[in-house]
This record gives sequence, C-alpha cells and structure tokens, in this order.
Amino acid sequence: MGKQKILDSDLLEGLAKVFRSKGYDGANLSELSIVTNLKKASLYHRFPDGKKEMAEAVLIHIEEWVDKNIFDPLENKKVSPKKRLKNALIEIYNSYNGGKDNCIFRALSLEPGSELFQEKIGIGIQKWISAFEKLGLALNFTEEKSHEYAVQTLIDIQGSLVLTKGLNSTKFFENALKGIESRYLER
Amino acid sequence: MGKQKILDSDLLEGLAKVFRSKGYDGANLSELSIVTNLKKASLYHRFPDGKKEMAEAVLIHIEEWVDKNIFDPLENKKVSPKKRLKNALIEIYNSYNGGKDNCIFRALSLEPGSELFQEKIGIGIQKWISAFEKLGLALNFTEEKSHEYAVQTLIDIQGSLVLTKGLNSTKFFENALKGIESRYLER
DNA sequence: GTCTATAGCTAGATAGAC
DNA sequence: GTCTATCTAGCTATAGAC
Repeated sequence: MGKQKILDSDLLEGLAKVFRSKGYDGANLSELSIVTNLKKASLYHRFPDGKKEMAEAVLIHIEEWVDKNIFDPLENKKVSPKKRLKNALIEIYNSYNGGKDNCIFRALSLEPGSELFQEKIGIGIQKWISAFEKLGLALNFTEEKSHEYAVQTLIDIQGSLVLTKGLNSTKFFENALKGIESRYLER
Repeated sequence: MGKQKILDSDLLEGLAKVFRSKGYDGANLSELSIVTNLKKASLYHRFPDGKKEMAEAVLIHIEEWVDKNIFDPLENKKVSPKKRLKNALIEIYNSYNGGKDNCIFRALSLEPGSELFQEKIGIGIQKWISAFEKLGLALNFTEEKSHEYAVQTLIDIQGSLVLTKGLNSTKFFENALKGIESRYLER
C-alpha cells in the first residue's frame, strides 16, 4: 500500500507495457530493465521477489488507476448516470489505447501467471462487474438485469479485444464500446 | 498439407494442450517432450524448424478439426439450421472443455507469438465469422444482421472464456453459449 | 525415427563496489 | 539506490550413435 507511493509511476507503467504485450513468461528482465531505465540489480533492489513482485505491483498499480479514473467517476452521484457512462467509456477507450493494447488480465491468464495471479485477477474482474452493476441500478434496472448487463459489458470488452488483436482492426473494440453505450442508454 | 497426414494426431493434441495453456513463450521443449512421449531430438526430427513449426502444426491441426466438426456440419443443408446450430454449440462446448481450456488464438496472441502467427490466427477467426454468417443467412437474416450476429458470437465466446478463466467459473461460458442460441433461435 | 549427450546461449537472480 | 560483473539453471537447438 504505502510502498507504491514511493515508486515512480513511470516505472510501473514501463513494466506494465511489457507484461501486457508479452505476458508473464514472455516478459524478460532485460527488456524490463530497458523500459524502466534501471539495471537488473536496481530492479531487484526495488522488487526483492523479482519478476513475480514486479507483475504484482503492476496489477496493483493498474487497479488503483482504474479505481480512480473509471470506477469512482462511475459512482459519482453528482453526475447523471448517462454522463458517467459516457465518461467511463472514454477512459476505457483510452486505457486500452483504442483497442491496440492487451488487457493485463488476459496477458497474465496464461500459465504460470494464471496460478500466480489468479486471485488478484479474479478480484479485479469482479470489481469491474460491480461497478457496472451499480450503474445499472442507478439507471433503475432490476438487480438481475444490472448483473446481466454488467457481465455482458465485460464480455464485450474482453471479446472485442481478442478480435481486435486477431484481425488487426480496432473497429471491433470501437463497435463494442458503442454497443455497450446503446445497451444502457437506448430505451 | 500432406505432411499432417503422417503425423499422429495424438502428438499434435499433446502439443496443442501445452500451447493453449502456456502460450508460445511459456511452452518449453521439455514439457512438449513429456506430453508427446518423444525426446527433444525426435521432436526436431519431425519439426525441423523447432517450436515455431510445432505451434504452426497445432494451428493447422485445430483448424482442420474445426472445419470438420463445426463448420461443415454448420453448413450441411440436409439438417435444419436450428439443429445445425445446436450441434455446433455442443461441439464448441466440448472443444473448450466446458470453458476450462483456453482458446489457441488467445494463447498465441501474446508476443512473440502474435507476430509469428498473426496471419494464421486472423484467417482462423475470419473462418469462424464466415461460418456463423452463413448460418444467419440460412435463418433468413439480412446480410448485415448475419454479420453482426456472427461477430457478436465470436465476442461472446472469447469474452466469456476470459471471464471463465479469470473468475474460475464455467458458468460464464455456459451462459454465453445459451445466449448465442437464444439470439439466433428466439423470435 | 528414436535416442543420449551436449553445445551455445539467455534466463532470472545475486554479490559487492561505489 | 544504482551500478558492473557474475552465478547457476534453464532454454532452444544440434551432433551423432543405434
């Protein structure tokens, strides 16, 4: 908790970039060293448990970013639910670089990352679902429908990112975000 | 093409199991050797270009399996479109082991696999979309709607697999398949 | 066509100077 | 707190006997 305050966020974003694109096994210390402008020994000074601790710190950093920039605004009752959703979708669009960047959850879902980070990933996804459930309730949907829409929102984001990567076209991600907006707001 | 005929399909399924769960970088020759009951040198005898060629052979093998067991039945005009869809969904359910197994496209979408196999993955995903587009047309949907439903089918499968893995619950995958069936058949 | 043995290299991780 | 230098283990890949 307090530890992250000391760490430079540029450092963590450099690490995140590598883990997102290469996964846990694919990320190697030479590249992590280059993107952070720190030699390997310096990385080990900051992360005594090595690569595993670096990936965990990245997950925590991203969670904090999402809390602050997506979830908190999504629950801000001073703003209309409609406007909250639109803002959140813009942040989501930007955080995935328009669909060109992978999701850290997906990148770390392959072994051996899946065992190492399963719990953190599960909590992270659950938080996304909860945030969109609250949006649904704010729009006067039933609990059941709020849950259904929230799950489908996550599926649309994750699925469209897979297609965007596999077919090398960001239109799938862009259309998915539009579809999410329609599902919540068109009625 | 002819080469795959010689290769034992058990061998390729062993290789596939490792690549699906670990990705390209995470799959190492020691484990590939164990699951195939072949020593490393024997694997190199069969795949002179090494790990890259093994992953390519796996992609080809899976494509052939999908053609035969999912796409061909999905276009078989002797069977009603409704029944075709139901059969295809059962095959899809089984081929992902009820949601517990990863998709090979997703596993190979991280670097360095993404550059090595981008083309094959793109063609593979496009084939899935085409197959479901034809189903939509057989159900008398417009071309536009057929395309939209086909893309959403892929998104639902891929996205629900991510949630299934991340939240360690196959219900997301199961519900996604039910949702796909409803979308095509309920009207 | 399968094996044992090993080359050549790079990975993650550490020691110790500054 | 960062560095250079280095360790050991694991990696991909190959040589050559059978």
